[in-house]
Amino acid sequence: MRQTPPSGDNHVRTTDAFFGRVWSLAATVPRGKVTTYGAIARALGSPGAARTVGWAMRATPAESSVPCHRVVKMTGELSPEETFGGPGVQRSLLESEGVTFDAQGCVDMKHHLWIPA
DNA sequence: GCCGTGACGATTC
DNA sequence: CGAATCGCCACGG
Repeated sequence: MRQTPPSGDNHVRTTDAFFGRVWSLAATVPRGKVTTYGAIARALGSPGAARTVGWAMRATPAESSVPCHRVVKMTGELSPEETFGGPGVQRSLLESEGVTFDAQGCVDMKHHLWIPA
């Protein structure tokens, strides 16, 4: 919905449906892959709005079909488990999708990092 | 229209 | 390499 024409025009108002745009883009992340806040913000036309993207994720209602668990930091670090409702919750979801983690407990970005066109 | 806030990012110490 | 700081942008009050 409201999917802006892919004709390479992301100049839409960053305000208004920024949240919705983030959710829509996050929903395009293929299963078994993860993306970063900065990547989404960049795809939206605001490379510096990584924080705002994370904010939208936090505001994402659980009933939403948005796989916010597939969105991680650029470093591969996951979001605060407590924010997800419990420790290891996000990690379990990602593992369930086939995502692997390194000894640091971070997502293997070099193999699962996916950036929206 | 200004201030504060925040699931980030990159740089500096 | 780890911690701390500044900068970024959007939203709420």
